[in-house]
Amino acid sequence: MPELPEVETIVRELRLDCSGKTINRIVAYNGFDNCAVSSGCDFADLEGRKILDIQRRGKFIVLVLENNLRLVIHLRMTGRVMWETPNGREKYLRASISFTDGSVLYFSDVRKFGKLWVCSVDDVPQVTGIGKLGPEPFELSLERFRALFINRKGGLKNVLLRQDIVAGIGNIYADEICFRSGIHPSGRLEKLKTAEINRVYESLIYCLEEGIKHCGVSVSDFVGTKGDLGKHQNYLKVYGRVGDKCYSCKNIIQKTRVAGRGTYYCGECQKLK
DNA sequence: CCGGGCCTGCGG
DNA sequence: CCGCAGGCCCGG
Repeated sequence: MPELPEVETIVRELRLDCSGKTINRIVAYNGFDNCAVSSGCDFADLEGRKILDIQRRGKFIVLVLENNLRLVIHLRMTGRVMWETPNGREKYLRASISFTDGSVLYFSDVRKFGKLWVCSVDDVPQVTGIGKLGPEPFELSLERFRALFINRKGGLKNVLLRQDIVAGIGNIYADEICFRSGIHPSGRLEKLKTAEINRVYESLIYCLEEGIKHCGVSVSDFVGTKGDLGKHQNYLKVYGRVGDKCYSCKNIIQKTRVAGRGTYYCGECQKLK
């Protein structure tokens, strides 16, 4: 389940390997129809266009092309962007982008939640939903974060998962942020003190930065563009650790359901408020 | 704020 | 065979 650090890992790899390449052709496979092409645009419009830059917005990958065109990718749960399709996974191939130098970038997805969009730069916010995203965590000052979180009602994890408040956090990092903050995932925002909100901000930045530093979490499906695994699963404090001892207090990590998702926490370090 | 839908693989 | 995995969207 790619979240901000996993998507950032992909984007950094593509920026090194993909910038300057010229698209030859884009092909959809296996009845893949989860492509949204805005009116006046076509896959064929991308042919012959050079890739000028690769950007990330929340969990979206944005390929910046000539002629103000954009190819936007969201991996959702199991989407992958890779230079090779591993043997046995051909049936999950959804699209390919071939370049004039002969290289091919593949989009594969076991489930069919992942999505591609083709549109002009002006249509990106509306067509892809990027326009509904809240600020990027790394462009968010403490002051602005406090303005977003202070006087807001709701459970901490619920709010962290909302892409329209802060972009890029998913289930794994939400649990890790709650743990580092020392707050129960269901802890009410309206009961947090100033120091605790500050702690959430610090934890948010820290957990995402660490995830990027370790090239993402590979617990289920995530791999980089060359098939390499992330390493951050080895550094998680609570996610996936039900029944194991808390590294901080030695009590047993609990699992429950919050916001409809599996939620891991330490009942000792994260008291409910 | 919750739950169902979109999908498929996997483990109990 | 059923429930879980959890990205986002939508309706209630």
